[in-house]
Amino acid sequence: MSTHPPDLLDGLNDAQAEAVITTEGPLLIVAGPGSGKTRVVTHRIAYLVRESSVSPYRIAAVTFTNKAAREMRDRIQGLQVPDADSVFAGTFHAFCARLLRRYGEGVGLDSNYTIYDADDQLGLIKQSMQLADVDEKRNPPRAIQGVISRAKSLLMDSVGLAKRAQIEDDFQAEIAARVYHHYEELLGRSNAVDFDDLLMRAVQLLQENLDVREDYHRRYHYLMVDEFQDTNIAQYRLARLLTGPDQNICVVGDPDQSIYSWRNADIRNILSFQQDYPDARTIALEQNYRSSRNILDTASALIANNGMRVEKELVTEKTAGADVVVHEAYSAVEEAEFVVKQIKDLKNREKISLGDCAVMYRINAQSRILERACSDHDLKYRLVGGTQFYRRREVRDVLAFLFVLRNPQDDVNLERAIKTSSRGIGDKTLQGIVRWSLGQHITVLEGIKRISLAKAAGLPCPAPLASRAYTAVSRFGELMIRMEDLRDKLPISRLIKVLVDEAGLEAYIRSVDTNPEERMENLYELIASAEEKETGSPEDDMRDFLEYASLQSDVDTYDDTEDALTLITLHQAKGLEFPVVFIVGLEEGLLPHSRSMDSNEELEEERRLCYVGITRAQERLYLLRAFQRAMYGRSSSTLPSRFLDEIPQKLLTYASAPGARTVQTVSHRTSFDRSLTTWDRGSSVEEPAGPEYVPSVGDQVKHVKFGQGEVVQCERWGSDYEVSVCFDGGELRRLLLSFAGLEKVQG
DNA sequence: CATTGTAAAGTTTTT
DNA sequence: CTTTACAATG
Repeated sequence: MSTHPPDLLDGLNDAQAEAVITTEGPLLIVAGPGSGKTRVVTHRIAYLVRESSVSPYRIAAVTFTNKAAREMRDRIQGLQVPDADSVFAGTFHAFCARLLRRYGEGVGLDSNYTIYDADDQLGLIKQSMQLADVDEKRNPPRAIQGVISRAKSLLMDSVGLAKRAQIEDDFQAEIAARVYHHYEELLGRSNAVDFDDLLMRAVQLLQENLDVREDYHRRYHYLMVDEFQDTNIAQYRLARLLTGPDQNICVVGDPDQSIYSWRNADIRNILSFQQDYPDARTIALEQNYRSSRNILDTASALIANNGMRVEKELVTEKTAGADVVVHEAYSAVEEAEFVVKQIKDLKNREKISLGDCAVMYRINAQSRILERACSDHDLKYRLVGGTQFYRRREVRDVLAFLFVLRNPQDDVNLERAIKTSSRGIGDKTLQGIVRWSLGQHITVLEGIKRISLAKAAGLPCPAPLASRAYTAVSRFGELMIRMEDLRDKLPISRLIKVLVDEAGLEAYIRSVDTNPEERMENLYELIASAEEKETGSPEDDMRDFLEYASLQSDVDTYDDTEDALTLITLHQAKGLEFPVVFIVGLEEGLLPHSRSMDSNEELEEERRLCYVGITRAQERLYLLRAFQRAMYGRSSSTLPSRFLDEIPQKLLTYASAPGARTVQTVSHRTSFDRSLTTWDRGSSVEEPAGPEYVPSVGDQVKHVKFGQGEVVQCERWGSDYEVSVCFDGGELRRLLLSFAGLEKVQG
């Protein structure tokens, strides 16, 4: 420990310093991107501990994502806060999970409860729909799931939703309420909660139970909420309930970076805060320390197009910096190639390393092509997110057993465990057991165990089962009995090993799967990540590990030590910064996403998302789009994103792809210019300015670059045509007529 | 019951 | 293109 700790106010401007030292009473910090928001929060925590002698144990900093929480923990530690580990820094969900683990009985939850993820949730909702006699064809389960989730985020139970549906005459909500009712029951029977429940039931508990609430008030004296613009009603209520008599609550947010309304986040919480805490100080941080002026101007110009917005000016003392580069590639593949080439160039010409660069995209599916380009050109990359580790099939299968071992009521995971590998227990047998167990007033697992005990004693099957099923079920029961016996004896990693072995998972994976090596690798990684968290008590370790696996979508194995390019979704990029940022796929339908284009609210959120991406860049920003993009394997032409139009042209430079085929650069240039100036995006009806020449199969055509060839296929594409041409050189190409500049050759 | 095949459907973003 | 759903078969 240093004897000369860094002055915690060093390097802060007046507004930041004020935010740090205003430690008493409610505080609202509205902070633009790059204004040192996290810095303020972490310094504030450090200030509280080091200067105001607040015990770190009394401070809770809640964030929205695990990544933000980890970042916060790391930075507090870096500020030489004594006993920094005692500060709670975690997500709302993690906070609630702990609260319920401890006090859950108050709302009818056994402390071994299971947390169901979105897939489990959907499965239960489908079951509930059957019980409620709701037709899945007419009512998509996902839609019902959405309605229920929204209700929960507004702290409404099924009765509340039913009432509201009636008042508002909302037919869909009425149906959802019926499903919701059964869903609640199924969750309760399984001693399980979903993500929304974590929040809702924690609120319920704190609201109804004064003792618990006061307990928390005694425990936490200072509460900080990061990314406040992304909180939903339940989270906001929770924050209010946790605020003790001193009202030491500090929230930090930026309305322009609100990108989670689809998860029911509600920006209005910022307004509510000012109403609920009339004494709150409000501090605005508008100075940007991150981006060059060109980048900042680009961001400001874009976000200015949002109607629902409190205007805020971003200031910087930085110089204009490099131009923002716009490039239209021909296809997604060439878009990726362009990125890779640029990065290689930057690496050679400037002093920029791979780790300084990030590629951001709207949807995870876009990462594949980028990954491909990276590995083709030997660029090291780090994929953030992607298919989340703890949700991989083989991993979930193993976890299913563990969940059941911990919570014997967890029928969802029990069913999953049974179905992993063929054990001769099908739907019919399972249904028989479930019904019989229900009749006996025992859990399904207990039923299975009794069946296997009966078998071992040579008795006839107590449940109505065929003899083959009897054997199969009892074998599974024996397995579970053996595993239960080991549950508290073996360290969790050993337990998983034994489980993989005894449950025949390896054999199953090797016999069935197309890529068994990768699957097994994942299982080894699971074991390793369990081992990492072992402390000595198998019981506690299991609890912690399962909680971790439920709430953490990915393993924290990215090491920043390795110099690698970051591939990341725009959502996940929030809170990060990079010297060089590429945003790919700036196309209508992708960014903004087609599913967010029918309402203005959603569209503005897309714009904010783009804004978040742009403001991640420190020195260089590249905005890319592909003229042709494949969706579901089918390739089609795209329109440039309206967001590109919204940026003043004087801030942008159009790049031609280094090394790209000339013809494509030329063709994209024309298409781009045209689309920017004359295409009317207000209506989807394209102008009949289509090609004058209507091609047909067998035609001889000529192309500027590829020469002469024969049309072998021709399809209408809106007002355009997609033609496949077999050129005389033997090359087969698919081209869009209006951009390929094909000419018919008489012959 | 499980395996195999074919058909259809679907992909926003995260806890 | 990839994953899931469902039907038919052994």
